[in-house]
Amino acid sequence: MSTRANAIYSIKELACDFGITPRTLRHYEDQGLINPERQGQNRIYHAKDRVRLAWILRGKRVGFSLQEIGEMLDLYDLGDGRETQRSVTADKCRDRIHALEAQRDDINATIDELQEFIGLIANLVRCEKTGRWLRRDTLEPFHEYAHSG
Amino acid sequence: MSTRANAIYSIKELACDFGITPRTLRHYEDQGLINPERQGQNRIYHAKDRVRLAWILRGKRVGFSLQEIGEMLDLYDLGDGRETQRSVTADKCRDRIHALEAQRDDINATIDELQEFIGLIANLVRCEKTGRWLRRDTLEPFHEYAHSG
DNA sequence: CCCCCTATTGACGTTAACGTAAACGTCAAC
DNA sequence: GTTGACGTTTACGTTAACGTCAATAGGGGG
Repeated sequence: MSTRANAIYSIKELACDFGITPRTLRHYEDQGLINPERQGQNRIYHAKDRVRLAWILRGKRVGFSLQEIGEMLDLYDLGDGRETQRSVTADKCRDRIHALEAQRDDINATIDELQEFIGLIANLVRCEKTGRWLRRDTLEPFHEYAHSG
Repeated sequence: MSTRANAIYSIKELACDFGITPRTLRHYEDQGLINPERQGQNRIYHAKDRVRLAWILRGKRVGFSLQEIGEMLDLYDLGDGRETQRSVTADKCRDRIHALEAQRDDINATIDELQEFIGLIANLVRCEKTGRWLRRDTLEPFHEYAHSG
C-alpha cells in the first residue's frame, strides 16, 4: 500500500539511485542475487528489486561477500521448505548473528582506541603550550595483547 | 612491566599464535605494516609486533584494507609531528570513527532483520502444527526501502 | 537517413590479499 | 653426510568484484 509501490525502473535509474553502475547490477544478476523482469532483452526493476538491492549493499557494507549474501537471500526464499530445512535456516541465521556481534565488538574496540588516541593528541597539544610533557611511550595507544595468557 | 614482555617469536610461532600463515606476515611487512627486527636474514618478532599485528587483524575484521590500516598505523607514529599535523591526524581519526559508527548501525539493522526472520520461521513451524497459516507474503522480511522519499 | 542515447552480451583487464611453487641457506639430529 | 624442519627471496597463480571495451540493436529527433 506504500506510495509508488508499483513503479518501475531502468537499469540506469536503479543504478544511479543506489550510487552504483549498471555493470554492477548485471554482475549481481550473474551471481543470482537479483532476477529483474524482462521486456524483450531489457531489464525492468520493481520495488522488490530495490529492496533486495538495498539488502545486498548493506550486506556488502558489513563485509559479506556476494556469495554469502546470496546464501542469506536464499534463506529468505526458503519459507516453503520442510520443518527440518527451516530449523537449519534458523541456525544459519543465528550463526550470522553471532559473527555480526563479534564484528560489532571489534568495531567498538576500534572506536574506543581511536577516541583514546584523539585524547592523547589533545594532551600533546596542551603540553606543547604549557611546556610540560608526558613520557614518549604514552603515545603508544596499544593496550591489549593477543595470546595474553 | 607485563609478564614476558621481552619474549621473542619466530615467524611461524607468531603466525600460529594468530591463526595466519608466515606468508601473510611477510606480506604485511612488504606493505610496510610491520618491521620486525632481523638476526641475519631471519625475522624476529617482539611484543610490540604482536600488538601491531593484533591491530592489523582487527582492522581487517572490521573491513579495512591493508592500505587503510597502514594509514591508521601511520597516524599513531605521528606523535612527534607538528601541531597542525596532529590536528589533521585527529580529524582523520574522527572520520574513521564516523564510518565505523555507520557500519555498526548497518550491523545492528542486519541483526534485527535476521532475528525477525528467525521469529517468522518459528511462527511457521507453529502454524504447521496448529494447521493455521499466515499470509505467504509475511515471509518477506524486507521493510525498508532505499530512496524512500 | 543519420545521429545520439540507452540498452544488450561477451570478453578481457585490474586490484587486493594473499597462495603456491621454485631455488636456496642453516642448523640439529640421526 | 644427509635428512628434515625451519628460514629466506623471487615470482607467477588465484579469487572476488567489478571496470572497460567491443560489437550490436532499438527508438526518437532533425
